[in-house]
This record gives sequence, C-alpha cells and structure tokens, in this order.
Amino acid sequence: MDNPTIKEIAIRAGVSKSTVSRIISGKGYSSPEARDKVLEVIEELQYKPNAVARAMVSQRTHNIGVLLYRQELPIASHPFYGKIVDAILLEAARLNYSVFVTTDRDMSYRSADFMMEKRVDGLILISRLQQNVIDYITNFGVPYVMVNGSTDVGGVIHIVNQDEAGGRMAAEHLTEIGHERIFVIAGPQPHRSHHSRLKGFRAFREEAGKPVGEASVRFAETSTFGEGYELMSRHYGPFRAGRHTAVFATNDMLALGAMKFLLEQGTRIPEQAAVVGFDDVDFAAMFSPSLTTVRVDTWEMGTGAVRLLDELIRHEPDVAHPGQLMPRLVVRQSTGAR
Amino acid sequence: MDNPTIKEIAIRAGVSKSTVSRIISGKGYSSPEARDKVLEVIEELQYKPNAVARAMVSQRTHNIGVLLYRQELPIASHPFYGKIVDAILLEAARLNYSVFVTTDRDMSYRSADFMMEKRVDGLILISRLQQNVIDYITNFGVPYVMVNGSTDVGGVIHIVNQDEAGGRMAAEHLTEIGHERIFVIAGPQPHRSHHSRLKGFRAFREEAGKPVGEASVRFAETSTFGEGYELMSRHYGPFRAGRHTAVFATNDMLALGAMKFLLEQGTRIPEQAAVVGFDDVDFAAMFSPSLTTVRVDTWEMGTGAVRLLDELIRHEPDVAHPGQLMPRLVVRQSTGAR
DNA sequence: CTGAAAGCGCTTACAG
DNA sequence: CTGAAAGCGCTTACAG
Repeated sequence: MDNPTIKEIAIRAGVSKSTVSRIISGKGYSSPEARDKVLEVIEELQYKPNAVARAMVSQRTHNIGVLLYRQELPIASHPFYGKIVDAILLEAARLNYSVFVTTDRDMSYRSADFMMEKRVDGLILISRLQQNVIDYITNFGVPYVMVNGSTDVGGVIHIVNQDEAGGRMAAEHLTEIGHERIFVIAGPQPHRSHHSRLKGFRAFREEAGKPVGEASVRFAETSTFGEGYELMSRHYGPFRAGRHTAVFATNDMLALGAMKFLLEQGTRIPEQAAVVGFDDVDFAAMFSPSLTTVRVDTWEMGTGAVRLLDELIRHEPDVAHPGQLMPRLVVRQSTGAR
Repeated sequence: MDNPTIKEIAIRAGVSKSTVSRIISGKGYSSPEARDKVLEVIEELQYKPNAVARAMVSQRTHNIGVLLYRQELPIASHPFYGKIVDAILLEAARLNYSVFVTTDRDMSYRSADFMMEKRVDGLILISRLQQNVIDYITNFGVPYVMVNGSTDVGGVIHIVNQDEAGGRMAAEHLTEIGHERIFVIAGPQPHRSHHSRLKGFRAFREEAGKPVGEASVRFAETSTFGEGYELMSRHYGPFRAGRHTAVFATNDMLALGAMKFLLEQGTRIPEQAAVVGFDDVDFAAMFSPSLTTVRVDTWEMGTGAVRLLDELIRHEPDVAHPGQLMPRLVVRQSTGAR
C-alpha cells in the first residue's frame, strides 16, 4: 500500500503533474474544473506531499535542529534547558518547522555533522559550545542562534539572560530583608552565567557596604542538586561558624540541594537560614519550602530563538536581535513569603 | 559558498559520480588510486553527503518521530515523559537515527501529518492517543511503537509498565511497615496506568485483610503537583478525621503536591504520615523528605521503543516484543528510610 | 574496475 | 490555462 505520488494524482485526475503541483501550491493558474477534480482525487487517496522530495528541489527542509550539549542525563528533561526546548518546540510548530533534538556528550563534530547532512534550515545551539564546533558550523554556512551560551565570539547571535542584573536582584532582596552574612554557593565559573550571577551579587553587596567575604564563598564543580547537597554538607561547619543567615546559590538546583541538607539538619527555613536560587525551574515552586529565585525567561529564550532563526533562514533584511533578557525576582517561602 | 556535491567531487577527482558514490558507500569495486584521490578531495572540500537526496532514492530518511500528546507544558521537560524522551534520544543516536520531537495539544491529525509528510521511517507515540489518530497512522503504513499508552487496541505494539504489580508493591510496603488506614489519591481513571495502579493497590490491601475504604479514596482531575496539593488541602478534614497514617498517590507529582501541603500543616513525615508515590521522577529523590516510590523503568521504555522500532523499520523477521516492564519499589525518607 | 543512464517525487521556468 | 522538460543530489543496476 504505497503512498500515492503526484504522478498518481495526475493520472487519476486526467491532468499533468505540473498542473497538480500548481494546484497544490496554489501558485500559478488553473481552471476551476481541473482544481475540483484534482482536489477530489487528493482527498480520496489521502495524498500527502512528500516533504523529502520538496526539500530536494526547494533546498528548504523546514526542519531545524536543536543541539544541546550535555555530558549527562537529563537532556531534554533537564529542569532548566528542558524549558527552553519546550518553548522551541511550540514556537517551531507555530512557524511550521519540525525540530530535530540532538545532544552531544563529548562535544564532537558528530552531532553537528548529523545535522549538516540532514540539511536542516537552521540550528539552535543551547548551552556552551566549544569554539571549534562553532567555527565548524559557521563554516558550513547554516544559520544558527545560540541560546544561553557562554561564548563571546564576535558575530555570533545569541540570546542570553542578564545574569549580572539577576545576581544584583538576589543580593538586593536578601539585603532588604536584613541579612548581614550570606553564604554563597557559586556554580562552575567557566560558565558565563554562573560567573556573571556571582559578579552581580557581589557587586551589589559591595555597594551596600556589606561585601561578601572570601570565606563565605564556595565554588561548586557542577551545577547539580547533588553537588549543592554535598557542598553544603562539606562546609556546614564554616557555614555555622560564620553565623550566616542566608544562602545564595547561582542556580536553583544547587540551592535546592543545599536547602535539603539544611532541612535535614533541622534548620528552619527561612527563620534560621533564608535561601535564594536562580532560574526558577519548576521544582523551585514545588519544594517545601518553596524557593525564592530569580526567574529566567526561558519561554522568551526559546520562542525568541526560533523567531530569530526563522528570520535568518528567510534572509529577512533586518533581523531584530532580541537583546538580553531581563530576569525578575520571585519571592517565595524560602525567604519568608506568605 | 555552496556545499559541494558529489558531482563536484567527481570532477575534481577526475572520475564519474558513480565511482564517487561507490567509494563513499563502500559497496562495489573501486581502484585504490581512485579511492585515494576521491577521499582526498572529500577531505579537502569537507564534503558531507546530502541526506535529503539519499533519503529520496533510498526511501529511508533515518529519521524517527516522537509524538508526545500533551495538552499543556511541560512537554519534553515533563518530569516523567521527559525521561522517556531522553532515553529515546540517546538510543536513537546510537542507532544512527535523528529524532523529530513533536507534540500535539489537541490531538488533531496535524502533528501526525507533519511526520507523514516528512516521511519518517517510524514513529514512537508516547502517552495515550485517541483511537482515530492511531487508525490514521496505521493506515498510512508507517511503523510505530506506543509507549506507556492506554489504548488496548489489538495489534498495536506497545511498551508499558506493569502498573498493577507496582500498585501492589506500594501496598505491600505500607502494609509491612504497619499502616492500617491509608489515604489514596488516584489520578485520572481513564488513564490505564492510574487505573491499574489503584487496582493493584486495592487488591493487595484487600487480600491483606485491610481493604481500602471508599471514604479513603479521592480522585484527581489531573495528575499534577498542583492538583495533588489542592486535593490534599480540600480533603484535609476527612484525612485527619479518618486517622489515616499514610498517603498513596498513583504518581509522584500528586504525592509530592499532597506532601507539600501536609508539611505546611506541620505534619511530620513519615512519623505522622508516610507517603508513597509512583514513577520515581527525579524530584522524588530530591524532595525533602525524599519520596518513597515505585520506580518505572523509563530508560528501558525509551531505549526499548527505539530498538523495537528499528527492527520494525528494518523488517526484522522476529521482532522481540519487550513485554511489560516490571517496576521496583524504592524506599526513601517519606516512609522512614535512613 | 568504471561511466552513462535512469529514477526517487517533487517544482519551476518555458512553450504553447 | 496546461504540459513537456529539466533539475534538485544522490544510488543503483547495466554495459563495457
């Protein structure tokens, strides 16, 4: 039961393939009679145009690739990146693109090649990619947009959150509610976002006359829940000795992990220790107590990336660069809301 | 800077397109000299075969589509389905398939058509799909595998968890640690999994001589965290009045939501109320207290679906149906571990 | 061992 | 308004 082709339709409708094609595409003239007959046959045979053949001639696949660099699971279900992927999925569907989702554990060229061979119309790169991979893709001539990346290569179009401003928001909030000594858990500093968040946080505290002492900062190897828990447990002594009354972590997962450890020690949150994270992953609002955090607009990141890429693909003259996204503070139970 | 084609390679290497094609595919004869020269040119020009053209002639795209029926966000980042998607992504890459991820809010034919037009080699359907969509896809002749579905249509190959057995495990555990009166939060019963989990749970308790009374069961409209929280708060009176000492919910999100409400009321868990969920989403282990649950093997669901689909695509004579997956109990803090 | 030819399913000028 | 022809970039028999 092979799927019918345009040829089959043409024969049954008693016209040529050209005519069928014109009627389907709606461009070019066609007589009402021909149109009716062709449409009828299409309906009857449940004909679906073959997108592969179309792509072949039009040199447009209407496919975009999402390259997510992740060394470990989760990938698409990652609490933060997953939200960006979801936004991409929805916006892409709206603009009639299908999306390939790929990951690359070891940042080889493999996944890039995968996409290049499939001749995707464009690529969305999430998370930080190595410079050589970016060069490789650039060299291939496929349009791409980088989301939440950490490369500051000139010319690369990327959508990022204003992390430094976000770091300041976290500091401002904790300062306002009166915290003098804040313990800081900083994610991997090679990551632009973790670095900027820490920087903004420190800058605000500095300006407020309550600089973050070196003894109050701990650097995490990864940015996971487990790492946050581990790190808090390892440095629980200094944390208490320093009479800290709050914890700021450069992302929610670290904050949540640290918070779980504190709760297990019987620490009352926010009474004995307030906690602030960054990202606003779904779990932040669900945790008990719910986590105060700085919300990154993942929806805009994802949908904006798709719209931008679409413009790039269609060679729109003036691509509206979305600029940097402004995050916003979301106050919850971990710093005393409600 | 157009990408080179096989023709370009042929000209530069001084051979015919046929020869280049044979050398690339590795099938058919070719002289060492020709081979060296061609490979050299390929390397020099960074030639990548055009998968679209290949698909055109081979009638194989090496693409598979994942259709995830979700009315709302999250989609790929869904705590449970997202894990299946991740497993699919990894296994598909291993078997050299690219994967399209699509969702369909209103279960129209739109997303199915999308895939049909792209001529994917096969489809993986996640979550329950309407009968008519399945018929539609079947009619199109594309091989597909259903994962965690709730359709019991004959002939449909689907991979599911043994939910009834899992429900029994939850009941057995709570019974063993001595709970007499258990409050049950049951997810939407039209969903096969929620229905079976409840059924298994009840059966075990019945056999143990401690049947679940009707007054102890509450049915949820959805299976989300918010619904679990809401439902628990709405029925907190009866919960206490009935002197229940434990809660079983047919999935983790409902359990977690209920648990958050209980914690906010000052309930000590597990001392005053033990809680058991189902699925083992990542949050389950992270929550404080961590949630005892029945772990569904999402990794096997996803990877198994891909392997199965691959066999179907390649027309393997005897497709090894993976059968139903056995879940396992994971005991954590919410029922007293550690 | 190699090349010319046909064909995969479409679209797009170009004649008529 | 319509059809024949060429072509998108490959692969695959088929001659030689």
